[in-house]
Amino acid sequence: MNTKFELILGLSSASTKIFKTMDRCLSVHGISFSEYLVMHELSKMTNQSMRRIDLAEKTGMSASGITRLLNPMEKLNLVEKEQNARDARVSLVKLTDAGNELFTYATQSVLQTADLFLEPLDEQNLALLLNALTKIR
Amino acid sequence: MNTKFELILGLSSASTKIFKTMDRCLSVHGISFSEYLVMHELSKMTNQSMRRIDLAEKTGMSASGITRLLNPMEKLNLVEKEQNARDARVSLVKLTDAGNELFTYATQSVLQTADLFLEPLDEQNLALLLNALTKIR
DNA sequence: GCAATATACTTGCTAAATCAAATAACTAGC
DNA sequence: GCTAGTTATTTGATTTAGCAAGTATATTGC
Repeated sequence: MNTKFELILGLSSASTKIFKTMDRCLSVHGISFSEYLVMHELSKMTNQSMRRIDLAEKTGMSASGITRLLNPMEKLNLVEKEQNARDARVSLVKLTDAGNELFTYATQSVLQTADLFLEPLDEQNLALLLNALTKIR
Repeated sequence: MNTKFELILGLSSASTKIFKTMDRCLSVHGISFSEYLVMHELSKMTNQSMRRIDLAEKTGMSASGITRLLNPMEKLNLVEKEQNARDARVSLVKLTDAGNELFTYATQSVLQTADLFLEPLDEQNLALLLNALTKIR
């Protein structure tokens, strides 16, 4: 059959599995994979803070989705709000120390699970796959 | 950084985009990508019918998710229920003629969109990617 | 400097999917 | 052939997401 067609179906099925597996592996830390992805974006920033709208853009979620996802995380003290001096509309999100610590442990679990999940692929295949993925926008 | 880690994040981000793009492309046919995937599974069967639980297993959805997804499709006469003579618990799902027709048109849209989405990849990359994906269970 | 427009975020409503429990029907062991 | 356990499906309650509308603040054009 058509390679591209199968590829699309394959990608969607693979990522369904990834989300499930990661959610399960992260549940011991009390967070979901979506929450992990948000923390990951924050952790990449030098000051570990970011505008909500950029977070939405980076993760592919909607602005309201980000608001609702962050609310409980804020109550758990994983992230905190910061004002932007230049623009009062903006409320920056920042990883707290607790958030950072949890993120570190969570990342270990994610790495372990990623290892297991991608075990069937050798180094060469991994590199090819990653290279191919980065080409897709 | 860790290749496997980046690969997992890349796959999840790619498939988020795939789902959104496909949902948009299929909306002109009045179905979602999930519904398309269900029809695709049905279309692969020689008699185009299948138990709901196998449909759940194949698509990675829950049994209740399948029930709820199929209800409106049944009302639209895209699928129909069939009894299983051997086992009264089972209610088989079957593509109707209308369902089949819609699936054919929908597939054209999916193919077109898949083409566009995977345009940056050459034949060789496509084959490698597909090969790598089939190795992941 | 102020009206019109654009941007960042939140909130109400809705849709889609899940889990757990309920129901109904089958299968095995005795 | 009956009891206990398993399997297929549906339903109730909940979660997670989105869109559209609302609010507050910034920016632009004049």
